[in-house]
Amino acid sequence: MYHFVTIKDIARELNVSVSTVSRALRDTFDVSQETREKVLQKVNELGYKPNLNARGLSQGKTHNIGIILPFITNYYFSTVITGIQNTAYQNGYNIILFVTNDDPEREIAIMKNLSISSLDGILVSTCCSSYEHIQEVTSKGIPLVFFDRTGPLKGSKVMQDDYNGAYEATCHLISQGYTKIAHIAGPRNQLFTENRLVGYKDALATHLLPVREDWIIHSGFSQQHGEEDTLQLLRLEDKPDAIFAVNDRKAIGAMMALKSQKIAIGKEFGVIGFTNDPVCSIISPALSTVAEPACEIGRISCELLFSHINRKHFEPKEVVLPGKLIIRESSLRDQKGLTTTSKWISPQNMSTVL
Amino acid sequence: MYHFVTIKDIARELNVSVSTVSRALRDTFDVSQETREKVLQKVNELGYKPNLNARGLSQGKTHNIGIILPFITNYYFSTVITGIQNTAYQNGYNIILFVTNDDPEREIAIMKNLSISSLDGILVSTCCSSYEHIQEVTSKGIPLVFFDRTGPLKGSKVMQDDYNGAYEATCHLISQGYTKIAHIAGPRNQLFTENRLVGYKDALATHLLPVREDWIIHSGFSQQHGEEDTLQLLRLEDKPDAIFAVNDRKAIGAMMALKSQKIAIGKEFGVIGFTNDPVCSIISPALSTVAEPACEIGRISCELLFSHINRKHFEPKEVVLPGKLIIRESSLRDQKGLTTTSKWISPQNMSTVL
DNA sequence: TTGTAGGCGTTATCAT
DNA sequence: ATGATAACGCCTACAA
Repeated sequence: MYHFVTIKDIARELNVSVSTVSRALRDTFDVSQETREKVLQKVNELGYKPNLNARGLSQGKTHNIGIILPFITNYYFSTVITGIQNTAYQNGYNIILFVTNDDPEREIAIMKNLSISSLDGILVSTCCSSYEHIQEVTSKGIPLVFFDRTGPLKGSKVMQDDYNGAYEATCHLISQGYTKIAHIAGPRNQLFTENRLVGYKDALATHLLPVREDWIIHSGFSQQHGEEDTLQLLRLEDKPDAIFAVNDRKAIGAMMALKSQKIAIGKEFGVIGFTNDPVCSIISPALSTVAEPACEIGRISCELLFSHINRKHFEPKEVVLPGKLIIRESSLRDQKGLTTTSKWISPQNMSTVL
Repeated sequence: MYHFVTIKDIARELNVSVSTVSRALRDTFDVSQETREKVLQKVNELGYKPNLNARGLSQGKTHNIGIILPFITNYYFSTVITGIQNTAYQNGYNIILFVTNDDPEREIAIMKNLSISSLDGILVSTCCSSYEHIQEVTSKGIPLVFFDRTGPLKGSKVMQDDYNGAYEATCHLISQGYTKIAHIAGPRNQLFTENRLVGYKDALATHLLPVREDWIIHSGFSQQHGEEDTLQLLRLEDKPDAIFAVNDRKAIGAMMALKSQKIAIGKEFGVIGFTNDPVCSIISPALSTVAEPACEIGRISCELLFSHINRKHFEPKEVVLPGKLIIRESSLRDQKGLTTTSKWISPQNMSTVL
């Protein structure tokens, strides 16, 4: 279609061989200062840009990594990608983005069609509950790191401490005097959802509170789902007096439902979420939550992937990053004179909060 | 490092030539049914995946497009990417993502180092106010489409109707009886910021309201900036009674500032933003705004890029998509009995609203 | 220090 | 219908 300048062009113009140009370009030590300068000058003059595909072909390294994830339109994932992107950029890697729209079939289709030979490694947050399509890829030996939504497959994984985050969130609600705590969870078959559920249950058990199955609702991750789940809870004869939501979006849905029923959030009814989406401090009352280290998760996943890529043998590693309980108005009883912009942090988590 | 199955392997195992395998794989009509089936079976058996780099090299088409944009961590851009991604996926293209962090130097560095020969086309939302680095790329003939943040360079562009959106937003405030309308704008030198500013000014002029320079503040795009700008406005002797913000984040910052000063939003003081971030209907009072067709912008930019890629000669095209005024509580005077979840839409824009 | 030749995985152009 | 062979742009022995 159109012609890009190649090392051949440069070689021809300079009356040298392509290998000389290639060497000059890569700063190998066996080129004369003189030729190197001539080459570099021509490169500028003609606007030469290396063809990474060709380079990848000949070296067996593409300097591309793939990211496969459910969504990018939420705070958590877009922040993770930002973390990945920064690390990749610093290491001279490009990112190829695959969005599954949280559709298992699409994830499988994407991985089936994946040209793994044009990727040096893959980062995956899966929306599937079966893993053959992933195993098929890893079995070829290509480095792969799971983040956030992991699975039972062995391999490197980077995630937040879902269990302890959920445990602490629930304990916090209990400490505020709420005794009838419900959980609006994500879909079943997702490991991190399961971990948060277990953390919630264990916290109740620790405090000798009963675990009631009708106070646990599984549905999707959206605000809409949170709203519906909450309305369902409020229709029960024996209503809960607090909700721990699997994420902030569902927690916000819960708050919307509570507001529509004129229930005083924070006083009559406690709400806490998970993620620390910036919207938490925009909504009124401000939403308590467990902050996830999204950017860190991106960075560490990417670094781990590079370790895999660069070492011959690299043992799979699992990294679990702690969350931070962030207490705001939605779960604080006996609050006095709070304004919307106020932000409370529990003493033990005073350090770095977004 | 590790060996991926190639057509050579398949050819060897089947005792046919590589060209036969290549043909069978591409469903050309000059292969026997029999060989095709044998090949397809081997492909499954060995788990062959084509190497897109190699294919790209030989065809001169990589099936990769690059996206260069300032951020992905906001509603607008992440939604645009989703639109792009869907279109690209349907057309068998992969997306390579470059995030500039709104840093002109980084954008320039990225474009300087871009391996354009391994890209079939580029989508750009620039954060720069000079354009040599872009011109250098387009001068090579590679298809490029600007979206959202465009520039004076000729070429294809896809953007929302910033001027009319701003004009309508301002007119709406005026229609609600606000007469002292300020504008908290983005940084200077950004075309879309400028368009919104002019729309605002023209609306004032149309209604014979004075344009006061001390009621126009230029700063960044963040909530923080919106908060600071607003506090600055509130310190003026002659305070405004309404704000049109260049985007929703700044509008939300404005609301935070107003709340901290105990000013009744919607009654005493009107606020309207631009984007229609979902947070608009989460914040209380709900924020009026101009909805941008983010997903559409992504889809259309991508389609336009493909037209460029596929046709020999394709004339640059500029597409301007209309926004929709969405009226909520933050700009509605004399509201009665509104609840937080309510959503008002002006009659003339009743059609499709998020 | 420089040049030559072969190869990376694939497609395309000829032959056969 | 199938097989050689060259080519895509680059790198890397090996040779000079």
